[in-house]
Amino acid sequence: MESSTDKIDRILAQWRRERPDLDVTQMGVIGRLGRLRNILMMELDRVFRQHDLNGASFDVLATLRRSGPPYALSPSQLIEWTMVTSGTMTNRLDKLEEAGLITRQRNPEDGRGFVVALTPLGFEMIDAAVTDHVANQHRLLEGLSSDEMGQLDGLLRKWLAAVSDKDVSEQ
Amino acid sequence: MESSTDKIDRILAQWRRERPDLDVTQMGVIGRLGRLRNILMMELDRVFRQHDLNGASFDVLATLRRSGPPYALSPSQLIEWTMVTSGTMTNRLDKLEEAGLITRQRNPEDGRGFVVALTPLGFEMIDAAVTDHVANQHRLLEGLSSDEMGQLDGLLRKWLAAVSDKDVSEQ
DNA sequence: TCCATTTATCTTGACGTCAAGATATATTCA
DNA sequence: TGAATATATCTTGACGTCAAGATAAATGGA
Repeated sequence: MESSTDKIDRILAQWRRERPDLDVTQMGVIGRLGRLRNILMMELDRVFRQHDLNGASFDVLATLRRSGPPYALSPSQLIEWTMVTSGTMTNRLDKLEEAGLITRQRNPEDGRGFVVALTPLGFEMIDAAVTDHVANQHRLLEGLSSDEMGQLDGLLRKWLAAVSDKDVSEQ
Repeated sequence: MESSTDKIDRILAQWRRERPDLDVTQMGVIGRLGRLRNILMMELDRVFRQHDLNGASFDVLATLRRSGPPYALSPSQLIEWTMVTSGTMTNRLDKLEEAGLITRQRNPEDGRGFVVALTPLGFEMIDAAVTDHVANQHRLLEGLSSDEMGQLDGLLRKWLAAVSDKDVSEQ
């Protein structure tokens, strides 16, 4: 069970030498989480690209798909689920509409709003992509045992709940 | 020890209803890690902004600071530590040079290269910022006990090592 | 009923990043 | 020594994001 030293350890060692007054234990945890996130992102992107998608378009299509029939939500609902700004969502929807993966129609019940819906092509693409995406996620977690994964999930859940209290944006 | 349901749980519940053929356990872990990273990033940014910095400039200045006297590295070394592209580093250095936080001089020993060094102002700024930054990181991990933090660090370290093997960019 | 306020969405401009390619210098080896 | 290759850095153009503000429609009292 020796843990070999990684780049984060080398960064912490430098800080301990230069700033021995600082306790950088927490920096190690946050640094590893950040680095892991970047690597995971790159690996997930590979599968997205295989389906002519990126993280942004996958995010929107997946939100529509898992909302269930009729696979339609308002831009506001999509903004809420994906946690991006309205400007970002407008941009994402423009691209997806142009690619024929969604339609955007005025909401007959609210003249200010729209209804965004998956096209048959959009449905087909996201359903295929999500299957590969989940398999990819399984692959990326092969290094941990089932127990370890459960432990990790519990710790992340607890941490997330704790920092969400500090953060206003989380509901 | 009840764990209340969060937004990630609601996403997983939707997938289980719409795609019961998929095991989304891993999606939960990766999703929580991503969300956590985004919240942490925002919280760290608040301290950076208090020092007229952002994540990018903090990253470069901190790398120079912790490298020790004479607080000078080549752009290539900075690229290696910060793991960004050369174009990104050029852009970061331009901003920092303009702000008077670093100097960029030709390397007398290699006509292709430069030496990037902290100015006295840059040193002062990063030293103050890093003190507050570390305190901020302590605050963000208050929700976990010392034992839990250690457990989490071990799991992240193991996971990071496992996915780094799949990834070429990590040394 | 009408005005003030709220809500839904889009627009604009700036930012940080990357990939690809340009340029200049250094190194290697025939 | 000279040509081919490698290395260090910068440039360019595109992308996704955000904050701030614009526009239009809905809502809630007076």
